Amino acid sequence: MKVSKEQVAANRRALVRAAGRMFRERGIDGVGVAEISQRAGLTHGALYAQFASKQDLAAEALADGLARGHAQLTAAAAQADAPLEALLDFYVSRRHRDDIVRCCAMVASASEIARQDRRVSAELSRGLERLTATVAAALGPRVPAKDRRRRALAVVAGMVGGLVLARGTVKSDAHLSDEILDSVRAALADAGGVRKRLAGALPD
Amino acid sequence: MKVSKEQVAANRRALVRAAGRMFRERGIDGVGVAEISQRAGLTHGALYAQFASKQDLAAEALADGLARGHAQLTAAAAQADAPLEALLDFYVSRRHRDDIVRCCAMVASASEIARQDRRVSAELSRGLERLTATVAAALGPRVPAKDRRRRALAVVAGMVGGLVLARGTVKSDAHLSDEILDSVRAALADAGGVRKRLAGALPD
DNA sequence: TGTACATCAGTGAACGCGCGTTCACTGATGTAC
DNA sequence: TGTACATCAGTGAACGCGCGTTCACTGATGTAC
Repeated sequence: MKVSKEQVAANRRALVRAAGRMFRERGIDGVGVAEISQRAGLTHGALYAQFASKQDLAAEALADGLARGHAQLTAAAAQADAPLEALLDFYVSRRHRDDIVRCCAMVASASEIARQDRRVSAELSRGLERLTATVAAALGPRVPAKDRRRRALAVVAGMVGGLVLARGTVKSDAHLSDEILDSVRAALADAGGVRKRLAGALPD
Repeated sequence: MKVSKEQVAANRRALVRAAGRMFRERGIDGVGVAEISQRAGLTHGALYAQFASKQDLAAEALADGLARGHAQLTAAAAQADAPLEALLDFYVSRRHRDDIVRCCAMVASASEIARQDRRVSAELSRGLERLTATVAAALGPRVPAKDRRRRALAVVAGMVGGLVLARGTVKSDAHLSDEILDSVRAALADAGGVRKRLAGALPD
């Protein structure tokens, strides 16, 4: 049965969202196309009418997840006095670590993305560029413009690595997991304010 | 047919090594017990004589992989004048990024570990403590002893996050991937020498 | 505006295949005498 | 030291199940007249 253009678009969105949630929760290899389709209220045949393959769906689900995550992050840090600190408080947090479904896809799918095809990798690159730009802007005027991108890339690496390790250790050692988050948050906050921090510690 | 104690131990080692390699290369969900056993020169029945489940094998394979990786890292940084720099040159490098099989298991299995059971998580915690201690020692006398562990945890997070992101982006944007490695290496090297670096830039 | 019909998103059965785990059996090892 | 035998690592068939993908078919949509 043919379906209205609006319904087609809505179905596609439902497939992408369901896939994103489930991939983040259980891994790309951990979820089948049948279950994704069912969760979106469709059959797996419908999925193949919209996407060429599971890889194709994975790339679009990653793009969607990264875009949604980035919107939440920027909203959280929008009108903060200290944008870098606000951003880190949002990202490098227990709440983020324990939110299995809405977790940043860079963290939830970190190691799996390297095993997917070029389209999936391309979506990570796009999402990473966007996040890096946001962090670079949040670094603020204390960091010289020419250093901002490099510094932002390092901060993003620390954010992602910190979350990944906190998630991996929390089941066996919740104290270590918390310690990782606290240490990473503190160290990265310094990245935007090394001079300020030292200004108080050293003779000016 | 019963087998000598030495053979039993050798078979177990072969299973653990094969599993480690394959899990790092293709993911834990991406490899079956039949293929692991075959690669170790055995049948899947033999695997179940040694391990209670695939999870059990995964935990031991992770422990083995982390121990081997750590041995390589410490060997590489052993008699260096600047241990932190040597350690970072070894870990945050193109060679490490592109070595699919011998890659650090924290990077290769980063996001998957969070989905395994407590035993797997416990092995990550153990390996992370060991790596953190090594990094803390490499930070050297410039960092006060009381700050060393926190600083080391942040450095490890940056190392792991940098590698994970470099691996995820390299298929679609090799330049960005290289940029991540260079930025992270430079930023983390500073972690052991903020004072030294600023000492040249600021009036002493 | 009303009618005839081509389009194509979605259905559901079917494909071959590999998954993790169990289990009755085998036979060399290693122990007890 | 030599022999009898219990042990148990390893074999390979079998279990039910879900995997990704294909395809002939359906029937409401949306277009052409």
